[in-house]
Amino acid sequence: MTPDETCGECRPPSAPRGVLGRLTFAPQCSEGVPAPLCRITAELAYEAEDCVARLGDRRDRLVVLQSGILRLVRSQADGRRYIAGFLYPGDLVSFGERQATWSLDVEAVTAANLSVFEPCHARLLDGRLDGLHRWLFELACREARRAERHAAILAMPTPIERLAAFLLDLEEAKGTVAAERGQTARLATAVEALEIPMRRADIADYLALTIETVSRCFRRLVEAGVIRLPHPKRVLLLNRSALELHAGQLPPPCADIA
Amino acid sequence: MTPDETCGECRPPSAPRGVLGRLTFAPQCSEGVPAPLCRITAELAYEAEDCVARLGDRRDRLVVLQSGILRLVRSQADGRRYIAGFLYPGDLVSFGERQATWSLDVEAVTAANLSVFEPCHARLLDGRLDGLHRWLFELACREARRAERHAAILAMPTPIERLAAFLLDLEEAKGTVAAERGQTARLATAVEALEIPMRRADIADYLALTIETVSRCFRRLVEAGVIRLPHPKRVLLLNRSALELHAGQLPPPCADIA
DNA sequence: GCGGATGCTTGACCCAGATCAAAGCTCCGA
DNA sequence: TCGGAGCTTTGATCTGGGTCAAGCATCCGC
Repeated sequence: MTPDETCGECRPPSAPRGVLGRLTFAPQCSEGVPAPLCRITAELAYEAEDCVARLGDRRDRLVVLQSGILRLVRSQADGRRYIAGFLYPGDLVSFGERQATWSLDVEAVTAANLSVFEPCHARLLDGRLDGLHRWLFELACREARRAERHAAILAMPTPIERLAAFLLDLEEAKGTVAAERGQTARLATAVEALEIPMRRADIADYLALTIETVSRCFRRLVEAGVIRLPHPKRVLLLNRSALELHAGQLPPPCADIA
Repeated sequence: MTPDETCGECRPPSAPRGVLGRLTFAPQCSEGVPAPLCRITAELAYEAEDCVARLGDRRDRLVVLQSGILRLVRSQADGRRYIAGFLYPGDLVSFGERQATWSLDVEAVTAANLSVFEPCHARLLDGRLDGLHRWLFELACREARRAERHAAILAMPTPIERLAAFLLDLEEAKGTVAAERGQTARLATAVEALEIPMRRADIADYLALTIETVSRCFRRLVEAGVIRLPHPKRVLLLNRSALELHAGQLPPPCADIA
């Protein structure tokens, strides 16, 4: 199917086009919605405060918010709540990635209507996206995840949590690189010094703290026996689970796109 | 070109593959890098603290970070600095979108090497991505922008700034919807009540504040004559430029992906 | 090895935002 | 119209992180 085709089951183009129009189409497809997306399998209506999707639910369908407002909620173990964002009419609720699941709850702020474009997208992603296109798409998704995780770190109320999350990210970045180079991926048993390549000012500006607070938090983690700091630019993660406990409110490093 | 093709100018596959391997390829292309990406036009080397790109520079090439660490820096008018993220080996520095420019500065934290895959990608995005693929790609980019903007809001030090940014976002979301429905897009001259559909608790959890602080900030904005609050769920933006001044540290709503 | 520059740490103080508590609205059903 | 539940606002207090200032490592050139 090319963008110009229309499928037999299309709804009148005016209905979905108005909302999809929030997205900036390239000239050649601004005339109408891509054909596969005209095929609306279902329209869902929710009342205010309804739950649209829960953590763990499948999100393998392409879903567009037609009207109303949704919120993306991450409920935390200690009862705290973090709202990753609001969705407004025209926003995409779900990409339709195969085997994806929700990493947070989706709730209706107001009454809302959703359109579900069911089978097309999964087929498209698998069958029509070749390696390069898929690669580009995944890159964009990865950027989204990076930014989402940064937002989650910044939403943490205490500087210790933010620093702990940062250290775990640093370790993960290093681990990925090491694994690629074919180095033996040693596990937590062997505690290895982790290099901190950036200055305190960089860390502070990333975590929205001051360098003094960053420094004090390093000390507090040392005093708690969670890390060792043999040198300002080298850290040993002695107690990884304690660090993860501090950073526990984080979404997983490869969480779904919110 | 299909992913299986190799172009004549390819480097030995081992060199780029190691780094590109951080990305999760689909099975059919995990055997090697997509052919267009084998064609390395340039390799750039930077020293620590070097500037890799400045705000406004073109970013229309596909660039991968091969080694070293970069930081994405947004320098603000008042001298404050906000780091939107760090890039580690294997990360993509630039997507190669046509006519894109940097919305922040990119600096080397450590010595770094970059590979530039020049002409292929722009051609691909324009010529090979049909409407649907482009649409999906743009959706993913939009998610990234949303999350990046959220992170920037959360990085603001004062609650007033965050609330101001939130109100502007709310207005923009409403404006977009109104424009779509074909309503006359009235400008700032006519001050119209903006509905606040979510509760204070939702706003608080989105801005990482308490409901009390959100409430107090509303009052402060009212006392400063910036807004009117005829009703808890309705706001009038009396002085839009003052609001923008408060939220001035924000990246533009449609900023490039960091 | 010395000395200066830079960046890191520590201390003292202060204020902004969290917390706790209570009073006011708004909405909705009776 | 009344009453009550839920949400919002306001007040009083306290704590933690920002700010300012000084001392302390580390690095690097000489």
